[in-house]
Amino acid sequence: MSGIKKDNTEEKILNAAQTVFIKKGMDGSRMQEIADEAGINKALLHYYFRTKQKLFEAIFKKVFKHTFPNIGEFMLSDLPIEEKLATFIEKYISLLLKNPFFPAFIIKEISRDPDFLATVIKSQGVNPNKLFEMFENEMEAGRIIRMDARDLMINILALSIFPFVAKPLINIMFFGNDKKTYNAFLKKRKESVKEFILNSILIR
Amino acid sequence: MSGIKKDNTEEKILNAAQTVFIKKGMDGSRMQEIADEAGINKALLHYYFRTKQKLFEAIFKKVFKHTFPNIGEFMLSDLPIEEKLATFIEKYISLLLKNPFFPAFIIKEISRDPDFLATVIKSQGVNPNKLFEMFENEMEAGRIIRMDARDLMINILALSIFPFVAKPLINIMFFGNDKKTYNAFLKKRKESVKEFILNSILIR
DNA sequence: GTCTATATGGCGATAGAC
DNA sequence: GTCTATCGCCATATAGAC
Repeated sequence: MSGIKKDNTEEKILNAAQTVFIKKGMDGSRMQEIADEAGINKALLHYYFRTKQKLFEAIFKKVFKHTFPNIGEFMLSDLPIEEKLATFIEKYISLLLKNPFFPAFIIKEISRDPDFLATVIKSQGVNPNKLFEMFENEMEAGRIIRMDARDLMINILALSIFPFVAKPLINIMFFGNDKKTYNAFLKKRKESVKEFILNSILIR
Repeated sequence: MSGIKKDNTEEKILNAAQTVFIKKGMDGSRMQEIADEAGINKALLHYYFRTKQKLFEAIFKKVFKHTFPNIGEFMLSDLPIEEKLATFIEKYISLLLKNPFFPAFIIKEISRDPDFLATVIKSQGVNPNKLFEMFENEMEAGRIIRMDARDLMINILALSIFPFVAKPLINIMFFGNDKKTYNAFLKKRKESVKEFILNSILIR
């Protein structure tokens, strides 16, 4: 989120919409609630964004970019593979700890409107092929075990994201609904996920 | 319910409600749509289930039981740990392959009504403590590496469930939106997830 | 740009005939 | 049990004053 405080109405609306949409999703949110959260009235929402759908799409794109940031930069760098993975997992889980509700929000909405999802992904310019090539080179060089690169990438994402996606469920089942304990646990996971993955794939 | 001369209207409603609720969630579903799907009229829905909320709860409980079945039976058996894990992962991913939309449905709704979620979990009699004890015994015996048993359990669930939860996203990003390819990939994952986990934790 | 008031349609739920 | 008709409310969106 931007640290700069802009007092203009559009930004107040965007912040309010993000708060409400993330909590209740597109279908569960009400324009009145967003207006209240922003401290304005409903008509003004429509003045700025015309429809609920357009307002929602603005929020979705913004949140999507945060939840799936561009990881190409250092994942395609010259660092050794264990450092690349360690850095990515640490940075990524830290990012999710700052925005713990982003993943569930994205998951909630991706099945609602697949066409829109496809548009967003394309506008992001996501191209995982280079990532797969990088993994395959590491396998070829005998530094990690041979496996489907897509499996590996999905495993990394799953281990990082799932605990946030299933947060309320896991919190009740495994942590007696104590949020502080669960948050401490998630912080520790930065280490444990890294070890779990490297244990599995690294050839030493 | 009454076993033999089953009035099948109730069943038609439940099937229709499951279809619609799983696709659109509680907020996105309309009673009219469920009635159409069941080939009856709205009034009859209310005659059988009184409110949308009650109908939804019936579906949620049913789907929840399928998505998180009782795994205590053979996970607490006398089999060696690698067989327990292998069997669980294989059975669980097979189950999800038969019901690929169940996980996303559960995830979508768990944050909407946490109190109801807590009720459902309690009514399931879920008690993971014995599972954690089992894992800790295996660590004590030196058969698997030492780690937080909750991390291990979450990792197993994450690797199995996440590819189904994020299905539309992964399908577009990694598989060119070709559903057949992705389904074949998910079948293979039964093996690859098993290997990934055992590689990581097994002491040989 | 921002407000109040209102149009317009849709939804969950019920009444009441059969 | 099943239907048609309708109620009462609430949601998105717009009109129009300031």
